[in-house]
Amino acid sequence: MPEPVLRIAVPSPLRRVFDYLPPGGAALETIIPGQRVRVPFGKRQVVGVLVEVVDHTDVPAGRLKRVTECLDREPLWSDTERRLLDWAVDYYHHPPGEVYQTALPVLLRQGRVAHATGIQRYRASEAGLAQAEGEPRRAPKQAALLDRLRKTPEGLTAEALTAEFDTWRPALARLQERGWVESLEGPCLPAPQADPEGERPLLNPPQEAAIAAVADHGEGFGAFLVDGVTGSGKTEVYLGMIERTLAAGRQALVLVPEIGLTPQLIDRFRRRFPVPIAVLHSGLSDGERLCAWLAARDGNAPVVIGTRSAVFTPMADLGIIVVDEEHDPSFKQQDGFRYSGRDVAVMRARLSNVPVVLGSATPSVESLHNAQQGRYRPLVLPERAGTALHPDLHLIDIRHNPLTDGLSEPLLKAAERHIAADGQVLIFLNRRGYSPTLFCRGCRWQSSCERCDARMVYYAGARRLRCHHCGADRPLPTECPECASVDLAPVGQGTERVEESLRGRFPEVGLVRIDRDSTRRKGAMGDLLDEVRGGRARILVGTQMLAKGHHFPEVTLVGIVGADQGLFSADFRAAERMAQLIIQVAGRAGRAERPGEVLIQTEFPEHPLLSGLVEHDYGHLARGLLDERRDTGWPPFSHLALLRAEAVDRDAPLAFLEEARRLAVDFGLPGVEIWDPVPAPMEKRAGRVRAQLLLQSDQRSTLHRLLAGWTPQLEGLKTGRRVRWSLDVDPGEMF
DNA sequence: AGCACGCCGACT
DNA sequence: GTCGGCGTGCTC
Repeated sequence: MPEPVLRIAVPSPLRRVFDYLPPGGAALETIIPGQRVRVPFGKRQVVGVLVEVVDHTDVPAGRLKRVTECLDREPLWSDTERRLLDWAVDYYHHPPGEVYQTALPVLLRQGRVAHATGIQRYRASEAGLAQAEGEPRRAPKQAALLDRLRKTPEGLTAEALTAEFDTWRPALARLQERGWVESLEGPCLPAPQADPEGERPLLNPPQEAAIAAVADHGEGFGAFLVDGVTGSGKTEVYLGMIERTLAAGRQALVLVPEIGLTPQLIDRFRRRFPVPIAVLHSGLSDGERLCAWLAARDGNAPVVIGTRSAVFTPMADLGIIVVDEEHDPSFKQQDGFRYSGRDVAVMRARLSNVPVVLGSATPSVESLHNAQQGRYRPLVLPERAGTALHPDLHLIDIRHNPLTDGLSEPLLKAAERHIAADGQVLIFLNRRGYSPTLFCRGCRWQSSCERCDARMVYYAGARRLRCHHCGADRPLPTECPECASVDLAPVGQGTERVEESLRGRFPEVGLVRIDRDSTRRKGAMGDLLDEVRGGRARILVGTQMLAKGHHFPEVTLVGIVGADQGLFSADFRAAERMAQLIIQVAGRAGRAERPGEVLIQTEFPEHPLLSGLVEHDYGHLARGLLDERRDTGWPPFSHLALLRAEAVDRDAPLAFLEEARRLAVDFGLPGVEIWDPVPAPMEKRAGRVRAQLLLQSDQRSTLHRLLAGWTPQLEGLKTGRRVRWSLDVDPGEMF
C-alpha cells in the first residue's frame, strides 16, 4: 500500500500547497489535518500546517520530501474552522501559507509547543515588602515601581506595567538583583471579577425584543443587524444575548474595531460575566497572546473579545459571534492578507451554524442592503426615552462667517455659552498637527515630502515638519529652502493649532487635545480622559479618536470642523464614511439629561449629504446613499477586486498592471469589466510609485471565476518580480 | 518571500 | 585574478 501524501500550507507567497511524505516512523492515524508540521522547504526548515491527507500527487516520485516532524498531537483547528480558513484562501485568492500564518499566534508560527506556559508576573518579595515607602531613595524609578508592586500582592504582568510605566524593565532588573522583587508564573487570564448579583439595567422593550429575536431563532446560522443610535443600549443587548449563550455552556466571540479604543466595553463585559475573558489585542506579549489563544481554543475562556484577527481564533464550542461597530473601516486589513474581519465573521457563523450579530449606530450601506434583501434580520433600537435626546444638528455656513484659525464666530460663541452653562465642548477636526503645510509667501514654496505626493505637516510645538504617510521628520526650516525668505506661514489648521487658538480665547478653561500625537505615550490616553471625566478639562479638541468608544456624558456641544473634505472625494465610499464619522462624533453629545447641540461648519450647506443629516437621520441618509450606489453600480450592486502594484522603479507598476490586464482580458469572460490601470490617488508614497487595476462585476461568482484563473498567471509574470503586488478583494478604500 | 546560481564590472 | 552587483529560477 502506497504511503499517503500530506498537503502542507507552507509560509510562502505562493498560491498553492506543497506535497510531502509523512515523517519517518509516524503512526499514520496520528496525522490529522490542522496539525503543524516542520518541513524542509528549499534550503530551509519551516513550520507549515497540514491541510489535507490524499493518496496521490502530481509531483514526480523522487522530488517528494518527507515531513521532518509533526509539531502537534491534536489539530489546532476543528474541521469547521479549517473550512473557514480554506474559504478565506479561496475567497481572497491569497496564498494558503500566509492565511494559516495570520491565523496563528507568533509563537506557534515559530514552532513552539501549543501549551500555555503561564504568564510571568512580578511582585514584591518579603524583603521588598519590608522596605519603607520611597525606597530606594536614590533611584526614584525603582522606588515608584516597588511602591506600585507592593500594592498588588498577586503581582503585575508586563502588560500591566507597560500600561503604567514608560520604562520599567531596567528598574525591575535592579530590584530583582536586590531581591526586593520576585517573579512568578500565573494564569494568563485575569481572574473573573464580576459580581453575579451585580446590578442589571432594566431593559426596554426593543432591547428585550432584540435579545429574544436571537434566542427564539435557536440553534443554527442567522445574521442580525442591531441598528441603534448611540445611547440606545447596544452593549446591553450584546450582553443579554451572550448571557444566554454562556448559560447554554457555549462560547461567545466578540469582535471590536480597535481594542485600545474600547476599554469601556471590555470593562462592561468583565463586570457582567463571572467567567474568564480572553482579550486579544495588539498590546499583548507573544506569551500572553498564545495563552489567550489557547484558552479560547480549549474552551477555558467562555468569552473572547478581540480585534479583526481574533475572527480566526479556534474556539471549543462557539455559540455566538458579535461584531460591534460593524461599519468600522478597521475591520478591513489594509495590507498583506486583505480580509474583512466582519465578512469573515459572517462566514464563520454560517459554517459553524451559530448566530452572528452585527451592531452599529451607523450601519454600513452593505449591511443595510443585506437587511433590505432579507439576508440579515434588522433589530432596531430606538433612543431610550428620557435619556439620550436626539442631538440637534445645525450647519454653520462659513462662507458668511469669518474664521479665526478655522473656527467661526457662531461656533466660538456657542462654545462660550455651553462652558458658561457648565457643559463640556468637543471640537472635532480630523487633522493632526498645527497646519497641514508650511507656505513661503515669497516664492509660494510648500513643505512637501520628498518621498510622497503629500505635504509635510507643520508641528509648531515640536518645531518640526512631519509626513503622515512615510514618517519623515525634519527640523523646521528657519528660512525658505527655495528663496531663503523668512516669511514662512502655516496654511490651514490641525488640532494643535485649534488647541492653541482655543487656549487663547478661553485662557481660564481647562482643555485637552486627543489625537494620535497627544496619546502616543502609554497611559497618556487614560490621563487625558481622566481630565475630561473629572471635569478639569472643559474643552476637548481631537481627531476621530474621539469618535470611537469613549463616552463623554457631560459634553453638550460638539463642533465639527473641516467636514467638507469628505464631500467631493473620488472614493465612492467617502460620503458614507463622512456621514458615519459625523454621527459617531455627534453621538458623544447630549447624554444624560442634557440636550446636545451639534454645529457643523461647512462651505457647502446645501450639499445633500449635510442637509440630509440635519433634516433627517442617518438611516434616511444611508438609504439615499444606497440608492446612489444602485444608480452608479458601485458595491453592493457590483463586486470589486483591486490589483495594486508598487515599486521604486517609476514604470514597473504600470508595466505589470498592463500585462495583468491583457491576461484578464484574454479570459474573455463577459460580465467582468476590466478597467485601465491607473496611478494610485497618491501616486508616490514612501519613495514608491503605486498604481492599481480595478475589476468589477455584477456577479460575484463570475468575478471570482476570473480571479481563480488569473492570480496563478500573475505569479508567473516576470514584470511581477519587479514590483510588490497584491490583490484586494472587496477593497475598502480605493486608495 | 527567501535562497542559490550565474554572469559581467572594479577592487585587493 | 576574485568580490559582489542583481536578473532568473525554484521551492513538494
